[in-house]
Amino acid sequence: MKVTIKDIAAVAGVSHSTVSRALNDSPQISQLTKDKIKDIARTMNFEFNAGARSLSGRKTGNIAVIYQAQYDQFGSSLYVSQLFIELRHFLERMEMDAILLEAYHPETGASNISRLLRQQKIDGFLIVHNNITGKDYESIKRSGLPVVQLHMPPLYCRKEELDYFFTDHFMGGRMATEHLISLGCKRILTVLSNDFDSLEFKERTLGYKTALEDHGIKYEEELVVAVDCTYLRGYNLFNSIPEIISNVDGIFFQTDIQAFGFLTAAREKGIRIPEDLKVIGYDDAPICESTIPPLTTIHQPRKKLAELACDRIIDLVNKRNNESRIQEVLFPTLVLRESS
Amino acid sequence: MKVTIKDIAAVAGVSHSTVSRALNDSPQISQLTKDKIKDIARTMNFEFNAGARSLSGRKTGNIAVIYQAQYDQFGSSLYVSQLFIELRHFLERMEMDAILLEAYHPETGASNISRLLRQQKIDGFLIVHNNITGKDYESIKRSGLPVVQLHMPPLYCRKEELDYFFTDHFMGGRMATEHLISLGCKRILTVLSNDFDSLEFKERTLGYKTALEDHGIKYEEELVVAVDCTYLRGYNLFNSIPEIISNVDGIFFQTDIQAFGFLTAAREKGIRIPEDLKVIGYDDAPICESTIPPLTTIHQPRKKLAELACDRIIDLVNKRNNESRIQEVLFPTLVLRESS
DNA sequence: TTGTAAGCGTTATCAG
DNA sequence: CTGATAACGCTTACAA
Repeated sequence: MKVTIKDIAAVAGVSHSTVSRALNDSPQISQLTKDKIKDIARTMNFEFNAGARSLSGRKTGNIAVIYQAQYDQFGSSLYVSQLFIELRHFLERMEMDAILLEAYHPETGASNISRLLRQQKIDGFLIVHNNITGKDYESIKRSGLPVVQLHMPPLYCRKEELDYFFTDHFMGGRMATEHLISLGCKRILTVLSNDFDSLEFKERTLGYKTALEDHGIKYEEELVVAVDCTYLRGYNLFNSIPEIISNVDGIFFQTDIQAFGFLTAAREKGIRIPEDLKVIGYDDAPICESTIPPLTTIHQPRKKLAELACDRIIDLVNKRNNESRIQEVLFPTLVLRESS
Repeated sequence: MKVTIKDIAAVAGVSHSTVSRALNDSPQISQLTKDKIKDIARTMNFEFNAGARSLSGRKTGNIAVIYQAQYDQFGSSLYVSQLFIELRHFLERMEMDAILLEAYHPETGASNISRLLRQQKIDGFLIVHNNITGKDYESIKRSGLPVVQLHMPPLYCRKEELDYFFTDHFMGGRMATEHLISLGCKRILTVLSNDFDSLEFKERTLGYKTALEDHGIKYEEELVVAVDCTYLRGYNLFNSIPEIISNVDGIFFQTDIQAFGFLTAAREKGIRIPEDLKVIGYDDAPICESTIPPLTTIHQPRKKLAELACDRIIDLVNKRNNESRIQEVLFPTLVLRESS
């Protein structure tokens, strides 16, 4: 049933080691035999046995994608699930499989990272999770397996030690705010999410402040408001902070969904967007095209991020260019729609 | 660095086969030695080498979860991504890893199912995808690996041959409609999605018809409307089918997001929900609690589904109770909120 | 109840 | 350039 290199060797009239070498493109095999063997392998529908391959010291063909499941449907969670689709696409292109899992066992709290390491099930890690223990980073380093950190800096590992690809949340916050300023806004509210312990909102808020300063606009503490990352909280802003809302001419929402709720409420109140008040969101969720008016927002380059991360982890797995770390912070982009 | 059964054998003063047997709970090992060996294994932080284990004929510890990536954020896609979180949780509990992937290579179209089979990378399949070729089902059957089909019946395999767990979309549609009828609705519109080729909307619509018939309400073709599964389409219903909307007293939306858009538009038009018009959705997406008013909907028992499917695939992998198929269709439940 | 030895499919070393 | 052969870590007859 299952075809092995021995079967191919029999058909080709060579030894199984020749087949192994040929299929692995060893330079010590003549092009002729290579072609012949590869041809036979193809017609016999051969694939390397993953277990055998990994046992004899080569690769498993699996990359662990460590992430943090969150049950919200917007914000980080939606973004991460979209990012994952991209990641898997790039890995698949290389015939690698993604083992997607959380860092810690939901009941025992045992580290899945350390388990995978000991089981030798994978060739490397893509980490989309900022809350991995220092101990786990240590284990990974000891194992010699490559890691690429994505999206956000780790809390318990010096980021200088890792290969990483992040997006620049500071710049995103700054761009969003500058965009509003460029449109003439003088008093800008920013609404962030209090759902996550992640640093991204801090960064975005810092960008907001910087943009204000750069344009000589006074920073006012009351113009930074943190609420749940939900539609309803955005919608209810008119009730929760009425006096603030009525005295600003621009709002930078740090998640699209909050902006979405707000837009709806504004329409009901007869506030014209963008004439009376300009609004910008963050993330470029699919819903942005659907809001009324369509939402100007900040797009994070997740496709690019996924591509870079996958290319990099595959290089590292294959020990190419692995003398030094590659660390890149990608800029987000402004997506102009009609709310600003 | 890596600890193997030989290392444990050395410490325990037994042979490595005894260690293997003990850790695999073989009945031919005395409890005493078992305990001793397990203890040593634990303190040495031992895990079986996955490659070796799979090579020598035992299991890989991997389950392939085959799904269909869709880029929409609601409807099937959101449901599936939430289902997947549940699946992974149950698998993780058994120390199994999930390899999540699409059925076919995005570029070459090659079957990932057949590749995984030939690579012998996995112990079984969870399929959340109704569009797998008959050829692939054939290959799986020949391989002897177990399959559990989830969520929806396969298009190219007789479902009688599979273990499966579905939710009853017919019943869901019927329940939703009966709920509206029980509240006094006489003319009920149903809005479905035209995004997918899936059968679920057909089923729901059938349930809708049956409920009408059961209560002596005439079925009218014009009261079944298919639009994109988006917020905006729901919102624009007042423009796209004004005369229909103004002549119904209840609407059964087959996706929550469409209902969501509609609720917003209704509020703007001054139509009171549920006084003037009763509305029910489908899926119980997180957003339902956030809409104004909160959306009555049909909840699909995805947690239960995930649990049953994982328990079953693990039984099958371990060759327990595998003489006959287990096939179950779970009922959805009505979630009462304020839109009806 | 336990140990010995063969074998799983691959890669790597060493000869030729 | 190619072929034997050992080795990877585990399971499993077969022996004791």
